[in-house]
Amino acid sequence: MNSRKLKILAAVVDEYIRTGEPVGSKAISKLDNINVSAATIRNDMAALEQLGYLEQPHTSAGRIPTFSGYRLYIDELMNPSALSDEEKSRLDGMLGGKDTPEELLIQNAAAALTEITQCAAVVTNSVPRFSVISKVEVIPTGKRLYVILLITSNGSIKNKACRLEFDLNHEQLEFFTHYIEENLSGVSVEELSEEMFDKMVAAVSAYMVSLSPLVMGLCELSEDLRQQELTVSGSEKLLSCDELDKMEVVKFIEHKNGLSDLLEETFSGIQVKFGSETNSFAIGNSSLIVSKYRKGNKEAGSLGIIGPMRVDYKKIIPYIEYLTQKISYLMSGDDEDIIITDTNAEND
Amino acid sequence: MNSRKLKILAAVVDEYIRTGEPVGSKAISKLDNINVSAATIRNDMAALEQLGYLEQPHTSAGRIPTFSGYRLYIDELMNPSALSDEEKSRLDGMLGGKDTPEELLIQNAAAALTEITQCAAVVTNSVPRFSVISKVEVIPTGKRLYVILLITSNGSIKNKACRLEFDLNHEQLEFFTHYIEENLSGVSVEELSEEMFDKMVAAVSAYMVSLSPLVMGLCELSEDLRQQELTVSGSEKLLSCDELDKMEVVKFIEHKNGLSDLLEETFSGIQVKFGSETNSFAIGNSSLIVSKYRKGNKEAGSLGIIGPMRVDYKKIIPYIEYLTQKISYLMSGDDEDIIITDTNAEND
DNA sequence: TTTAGCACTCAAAGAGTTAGAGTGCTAAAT
DNA sequence: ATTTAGCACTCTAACTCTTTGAGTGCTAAA
Repeated sequence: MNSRKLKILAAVVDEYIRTGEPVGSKAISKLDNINVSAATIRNDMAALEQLGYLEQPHTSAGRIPTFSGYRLYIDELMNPSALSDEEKSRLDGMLGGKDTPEELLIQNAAAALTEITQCAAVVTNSVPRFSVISKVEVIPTGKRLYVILLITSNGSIKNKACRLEFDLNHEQLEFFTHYIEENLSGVSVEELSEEMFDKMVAAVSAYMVSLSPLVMGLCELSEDLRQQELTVSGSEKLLSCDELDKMEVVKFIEHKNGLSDLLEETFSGIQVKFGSETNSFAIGNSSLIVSKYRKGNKEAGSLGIIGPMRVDYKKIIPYIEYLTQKISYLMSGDDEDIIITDTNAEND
Repeated sequence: MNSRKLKILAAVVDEYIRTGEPVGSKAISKLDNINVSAATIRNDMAALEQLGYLEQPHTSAGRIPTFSGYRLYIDELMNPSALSDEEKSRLDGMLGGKDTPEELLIQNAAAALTEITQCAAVVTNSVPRFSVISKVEVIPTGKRLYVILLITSNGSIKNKACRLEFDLNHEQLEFFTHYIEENLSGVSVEELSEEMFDKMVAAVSAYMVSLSPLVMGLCELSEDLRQQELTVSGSEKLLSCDELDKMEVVKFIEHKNGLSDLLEETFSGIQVKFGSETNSFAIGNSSLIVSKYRKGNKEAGSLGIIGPMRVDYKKIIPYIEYLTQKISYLMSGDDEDIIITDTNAEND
């Protein structure tokens, strides 16, 4: 495995990414940085195929990269094109500044990625692990009907309506509000557990049995809180990718199962996962490129794209890297309190 | 246009729905309930073609129904197969009972329809036209940070966080809460307008300029409220329908524009619309079958399917009818006030 | 009015051909 | 010991030609 072979592998991957067609020896030999004949390249390509980096769709066709080929290319071979100052300032413009609310920052990043890469953008909105409950409210809204509201330090707002057996009088409501305020305020989202709520149900029932639905409601809300929020935007772009199976894409759009976990288990730095290699998001021939951003010194979420395996890694990876860095920088502002911007809940 | 011709038309449509192939005179003549020769049928078919109910893909092929052919079949000719008791209880099982939350009921209905018909299911979640604002709250949650909460009589809960320039003191908060309570409580969702909020901004600003973000927030929430909630599930099924143009299906999945309006303008009872005939959802050769369900005596939403024009109307229509009836029944409980069940809002 | 018979039409499927891109191998050149 | 030119070979994609058979419309008899 000499350096010329690696160079040829890189060239094949580059060409394949550029054209989408299997790449032949002749095409490679014509490239500027390759100075050997087609025959030599043919020999090397045969060797690369032997090693499992390339494959042929059929005998008389050119070569395309295998998974390992892509992997090697991404890890070692490609040389990412550094962002020009214009590109950087374009991204800066799309992203927003220090005063842009965090959620919007993430949304903007997603929009920028969709726009620039023409792929679907994936963002996770803050890993909730580090946030604490900052407010709990119980609001009477109708006959035996109460809306409970849970707000966390990182800005999540969850609400839920609960119907009780009886209406609460002022004193009872007061009692309950105090009790949960006492028990939940300042508790970190990670600490919340079903056992904890079970204890609360017990304690509250001692005072008044019919309060338990409210606690159960809180318990459900807390489960929602613990779920990472994942947004995929621009997923329609994937439908116009002919190398992706439309069926699989639509299924993915409808239920983005598993992706969240997949992102959770990601390390820091740029990560590339191939759809066909994971069972969590199984769009064949697709590729997920993500990186984590930080808030202060804590991982706060990830952001990246899903596209065909044949995406322009060279170009896209620097974009994602720049965005995560910038976001990390923007989020690590002076303010330590919540920056909330926009939230909705619908229910019938 | 004698009754034999109608019988033949019905038979052609039935056969075409069953097989998906153009139907020839011979195939019809073999059917049990047809006792004339192929030649006779040929003559009648030619006549039906003349009348615009049938057409030939090409000279030497059988006949397929035209739009008018389908229309006549659906309106007059087909005889829907009544649901067996097993089918009914199967549906009941999939749907849920009196204690199933409304939102889940609708979701279940959609899931059942996708499962049974192998088509995409369309459901709208409560036509908001009839609901009124039942509660408005402003909750301080952090430094200059307030969460506003809007609850309607049909159970929608919307919330949003707003950051103000200054913190409000108790008196100011009191004033604002009273003011909006006064102005919004009991107002029907339909009446809410931007002008109305503009006036409120003006009035409130007279008291304290920096309150206006809160009013703007309310305005945004009210816009969300006015949007009908439309869900299309199982749309991947449409991609495996070869009579539908994949491209058009994909476009439809991307933006389900117009469908909402189309459903809005539907009358009561089963409605069948052909994709190619409407410009709002323009999947050629597709068919939309919907019916409205009611809550108490008000229309509360619609539910149905989108499939190829060649769907088994005979079988599917009774299913949709049964589901809407059952849902209407389940939703028209004793309670007249809100039944809210589950609601979340997430935000950072 | 209905039916049998028959000539006619046309799409779909299969067979055969061609063109071209790309390969692997061999033998000569460096 | 590599590298290269040359060449025979392979395989797909596109095209044409032929065949097949389902289905028709028309005519004349029942």
